[in-house]
Amino acid sequence: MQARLTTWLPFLRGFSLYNVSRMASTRVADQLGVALTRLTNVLREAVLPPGMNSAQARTLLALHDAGPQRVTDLARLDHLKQPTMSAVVIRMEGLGWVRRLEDKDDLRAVIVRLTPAGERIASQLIAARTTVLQSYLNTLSATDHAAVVAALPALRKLTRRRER
Amino acid sequence: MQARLTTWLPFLRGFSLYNVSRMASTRVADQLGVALTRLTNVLREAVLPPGMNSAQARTLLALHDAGPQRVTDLARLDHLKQPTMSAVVIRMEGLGWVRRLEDKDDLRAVIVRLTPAGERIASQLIAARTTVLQSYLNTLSATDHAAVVAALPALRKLTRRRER
DNA sequence: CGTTCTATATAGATAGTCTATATAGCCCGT
DNA sequence: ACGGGCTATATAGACTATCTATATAGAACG
Repeated sequence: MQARLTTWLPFLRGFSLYNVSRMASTRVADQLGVALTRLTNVLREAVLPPGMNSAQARTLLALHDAGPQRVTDLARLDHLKQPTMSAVVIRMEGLGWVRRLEDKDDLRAVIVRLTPAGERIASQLIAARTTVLQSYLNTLSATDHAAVVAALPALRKLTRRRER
Repeated sequence: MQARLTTWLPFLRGFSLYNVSRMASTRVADQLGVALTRLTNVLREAVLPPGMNSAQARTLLALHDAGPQRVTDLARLDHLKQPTMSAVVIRMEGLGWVRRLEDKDDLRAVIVRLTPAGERIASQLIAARTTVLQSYLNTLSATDHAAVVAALPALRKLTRRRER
């Protein structure tokens, strides 16, 4: 209940805010986790076309964002094992979403690249996600909307790749 | 590129901000979508114990949050079909995470309730999610951290249940 | 060259998911 | 109160996803 103080604090007060908010960061992380989980649940089924599963969607988006890649790299990105990603990719090739190309520099490897159809579907996924979120954002008051806008840079930094 | 202006705007300036940010809300929704997707990817495998899949995790959390429920209601919450949720619940009963109890008022129905072991695992899931998010939040500057804190109420409102 | 490492594919097992259907209990009108 | 229709769950069968273990082929390096 003391932790709940965090959300009452005025915005941007320098080091005292820094210290207090860090002390209460368990509560912040917890609330952020709840919100993320709920938003994800909303998006998952609202955005996926029938017949597409989330592993396929993540792979499409990874190829769309980061360009052609090896099977092993896709597997690592998606936290799947290599044989699983092999199967996913072979299946997606059968659906016409990707092509599997040989790597001239390393004949063991397979480069997976989106086909034009795959690009189109990836774009539609992103557009659907944006549309759903937009409709949710539009229900917010101007103040709440502005708070989300103000947090976007921080949320983006939160998801920066980091080394381990 | 004009839309990119949104993130440069000072925080809380009344109606002019309201109008501008609404005009650019596609960009806001898009960026929010990217951030959500990336955070979700980070959380998915960092939080799930090996051997637990995300359907099980969502069901555990639903029971933890909303208490004992019927199979059909769980299926609807999770966007799964009833036979699928039946199988998930039966399997979770075998793992000792839930019990299936008869509903005295409706003998067709089955009430699914977490066991103490199930409660413990749900709590661990939430704690893991919080720990991971906290470690990410701790990498932010005080300003960015405060922006996330300030956006929490809005993010919570975004995920309120709504009628359709 | 030969050994070892790496990238992918295949095999086999288990579990998740769907549609269609069966079974049992509820609800309601006459 | 009884018969028809609705609802909650389970079962069956098919397909897919996922894993581990292993095979195959190429790379890397002494």
